[in-house]
Amino acid sequence: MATEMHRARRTPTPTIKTLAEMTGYSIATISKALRESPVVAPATRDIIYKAAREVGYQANARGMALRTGKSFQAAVLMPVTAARDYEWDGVEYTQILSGISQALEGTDYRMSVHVIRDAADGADAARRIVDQGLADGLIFSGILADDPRIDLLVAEHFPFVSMGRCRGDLDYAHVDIDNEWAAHAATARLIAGGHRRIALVNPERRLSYALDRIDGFVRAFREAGLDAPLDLIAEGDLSTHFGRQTVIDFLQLDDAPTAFVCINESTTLGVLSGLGALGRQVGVDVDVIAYDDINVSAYFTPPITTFYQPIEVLGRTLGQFLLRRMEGEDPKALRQVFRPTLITRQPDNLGGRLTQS
Amino acid sequence: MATEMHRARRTPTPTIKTLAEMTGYSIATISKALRESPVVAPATRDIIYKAAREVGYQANARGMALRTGKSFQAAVLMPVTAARDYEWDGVEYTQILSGISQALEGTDYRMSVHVIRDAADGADAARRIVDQGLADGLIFSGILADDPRIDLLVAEHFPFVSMGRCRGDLDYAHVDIDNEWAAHAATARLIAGGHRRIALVNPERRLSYALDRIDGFVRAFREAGLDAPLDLIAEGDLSTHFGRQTVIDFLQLDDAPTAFVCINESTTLGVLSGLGALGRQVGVDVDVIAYDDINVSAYFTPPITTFYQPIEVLGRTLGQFLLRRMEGEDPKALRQVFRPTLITRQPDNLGGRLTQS
DNA sequence: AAGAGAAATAAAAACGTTTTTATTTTGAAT
DNA sequence: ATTCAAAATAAAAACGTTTTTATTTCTCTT
Repeated sequence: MATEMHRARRTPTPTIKTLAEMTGYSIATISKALRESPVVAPATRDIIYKAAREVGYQANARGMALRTGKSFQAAVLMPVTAARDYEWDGVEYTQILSGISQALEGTDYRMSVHVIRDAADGADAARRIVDQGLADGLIFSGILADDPRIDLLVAEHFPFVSMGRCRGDLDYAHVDIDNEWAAHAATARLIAGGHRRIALVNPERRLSYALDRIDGFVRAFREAGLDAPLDLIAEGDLSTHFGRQTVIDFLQLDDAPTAFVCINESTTLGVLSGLGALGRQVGVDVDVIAYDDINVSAYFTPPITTFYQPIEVLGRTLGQFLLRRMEGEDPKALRQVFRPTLITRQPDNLGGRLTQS
Repeated sequence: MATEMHRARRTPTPTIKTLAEMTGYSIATISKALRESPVVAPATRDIIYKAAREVGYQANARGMALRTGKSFQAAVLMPVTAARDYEWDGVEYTQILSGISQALEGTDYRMSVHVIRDAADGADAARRIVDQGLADGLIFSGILADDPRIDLLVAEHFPFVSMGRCRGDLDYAHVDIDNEWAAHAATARLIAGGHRRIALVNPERRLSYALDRIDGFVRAFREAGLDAPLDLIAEGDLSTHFGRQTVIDFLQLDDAPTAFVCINESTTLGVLSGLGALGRQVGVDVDVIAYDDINVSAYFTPPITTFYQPIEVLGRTLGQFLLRRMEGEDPKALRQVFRPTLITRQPDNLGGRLTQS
C-alpha cells in the first residue's frame, strides 16, 4: 500500500530539460532565461517562466553546485564547550542561528552548523570548510585576541563575518558589541554608587572581548582617579559553575568585593547562586550588574540590572553581512558595533547604605 | 601581496582524474577502488590509496551529490518561537545540535539546520526538504499529538528520527523522554509530601508530550484515590514569562496550589520569579519540582528538585539513529525512551509543615 | 595450444546545471 | 533584393562523480 503510493509518485521532478521539451527551447536558453540573462528575448523569458511555474520547477541545487563550484551553504561555527555535567552553556546560540537564518530566508543559501569544541577545533573546521569548499561563506564567534581563523580566511579571500573583532587589523566584515563601552558603563555606575571593590567576572584573557572588557573596567576606575582592583578580575569558562565559584572564592577575601560585574547570563545565575548559598542578599549586601543576551535577568530574584542587547539582531546582521560579502562587497563597509542598552532594575548602591556612610 | 598568495595557490585540488593520471588507471577504477568495491584487485587498490593519500585527495561532495542524488546533509528542524522581547527560549537546542553533530562526526554527513517558527512552518520545511532533496534524513522535535510531518515522511519513505512520539502508530524511529512516567513521579512525590492542590505548568495540549504529562499527572492522583485538579493545569508557550504569569494567576485563586510541577527550566525560572515577586518562599510556602534538560536548576535559589535528563545524550542518539535509518535499517529497531533521574534538592513538603498538620 | 570463463580494467554515459562557442534569425542599410 | 551586423537561440563542453557496459588480460582446462 505504502509501496504503491511510492511507486505512483508523480512524474520525476522537472529539470531544465523538462522545460526545454515543454517550450521547445534549448536547455541553454532555459538556463539563461531563468538566470535573467539579458541575452534572451523578454517574450521567450516570459514563456519559460510560465512553464516553470506550471510544473513547479525548482533548480536542482546539486547540479548548480557542481557546475558553479558553489555549495550554497553558509557555514556557522557553533562553539560547545565540552561541558562537564552538560552545563548550561551557549544558550544564546539558538538566537544567533535564528537571526542568521532569518537573513538567509528567501535566498538560495542554506545554513550548515559546524559544532566546535575549542579554538583549535574551530581553526580546523575553518580550514576544512575552505579547502573542501564545504560552504561559500562562514560566520563564527569567540574571536581570540589574535585569531588564526581570521588570518586564514583573509589570506584565502574566503567570505566571512566574525562576531567579535581581533585586536589588530580590522579589514574584515564583523559585527560586535561594544564591550569596552559596556564594561566601562557598568563599572562606572557601580563606582558612582560608592563601590570601590568591584569584581569583574570575565572570560579567558585570550578572547578578544575579554581584553576589551578589562580595558573598560580599568578606564572606569582611572577616570574616577582610582586604581582598578586587578585582583578581582576572575577569568574562566563563563559557565554557571564558574560564576558561583568566583563568588565563593572572592567573598572569603579580607577585602571582599561589594559588587560584581557579570559577563553573561550564565555566570550571572552562578553568581546569584553563590550569593544565595552564602546568605548574601543582592541589593542589600552586594550589588550585581550583568550583561544579558537573552533577556533572562528580569526573572532572577531579585531582577538584575543589565546591559541588554537582543542577540537575534546580531545574528540577523551577521547573516545580512555574509550575504553581501559573498556577493563580493568590500568588507570594509560591513561592520557594525552595537551598544547594549542599560535596563536598570536596582539602585546599585547596596540598598542606599553605601552613599550614606 | 595577498593577491599574490592567492594566485600562487597550490595546484588545483585533486580529483579522481588526477589520481587516474598519476596511477595510469582509468577514473572508473579509481572510483571503485576508493569505494572499496570488491571488483578491483587488492594490489591496485593499494596503489590508488597511496596516491590518494599522497596528494591529499578528498572526494568532491558536489560531484558525488549530483551523481548519487544524495545530498549528504542531515537536516534538523530547530524551533524558534517568535519570542516577544527575544525571550529565553529553546536554550536546550544547542545541546541537541551538539549531540547530533557528535554522532555525525567521522561520517560524510553534514548537519544543516532549518529554523522553523511554528508547526505549519515545520510542515512546510519538511515538505521542501523531501521534495527538493535538500537532505537525506531529517530530525525534528515538538511532535504534535497527530503530526503531519510524520505522516508525510512515512508516506514518502524518507528517513527521519523524531524527538518525541505521536500518540498513534509508532512505526518510525524515535527518541523520547518518558513524560508520562516523569509527570507521574513528580506528582506522586508531591502527593506523598501531603500536597493536594498541585499545579502542572504544561505546554499546549496539541503537543504530544503535553498529553503524556497530563496522563501521568492524572494517574498519580488516581492512584492516591484522589481527583486530579484539572483546573490547575496551565497551558502555554513554555516561556519564562508564561511560568511567571501562571504563578501570579494561580496564587490568587481561593484554593491556590501549594505546589508546582514545571515542565522545563525556562518555565521553572518564571515560576520562581513569580513566587519571589509575591514574597512566597520555595520550600516554605510552596514546593516546586521541575524537569530539567540542561542542569540549571541546581543554581536556582533555592536549588530545585528536578527530573534531569542530559539532553545532549538524546541528541547523540537521534544522530546515531538517523545514520542507521539512512543506511536503510528498519525503523522499528530504532526507538529509545529515556527516563530522567530524580535529583532531590528539597523535601517537597513545605518545610515539614504539611505532614505535621 | 586453443578456447572458455573469470577477473580486472577501461570506456562511455549519466546526473542537472552553466558557460562558451556556434549557428540561425532578424532588421536595417545599401 | 542583398549584405552585414546584431540579436536570439542552439549545440557542445564542462564540473566530478558513479554506474553500466564493453574490452582486455589472466588462468585454467582440454
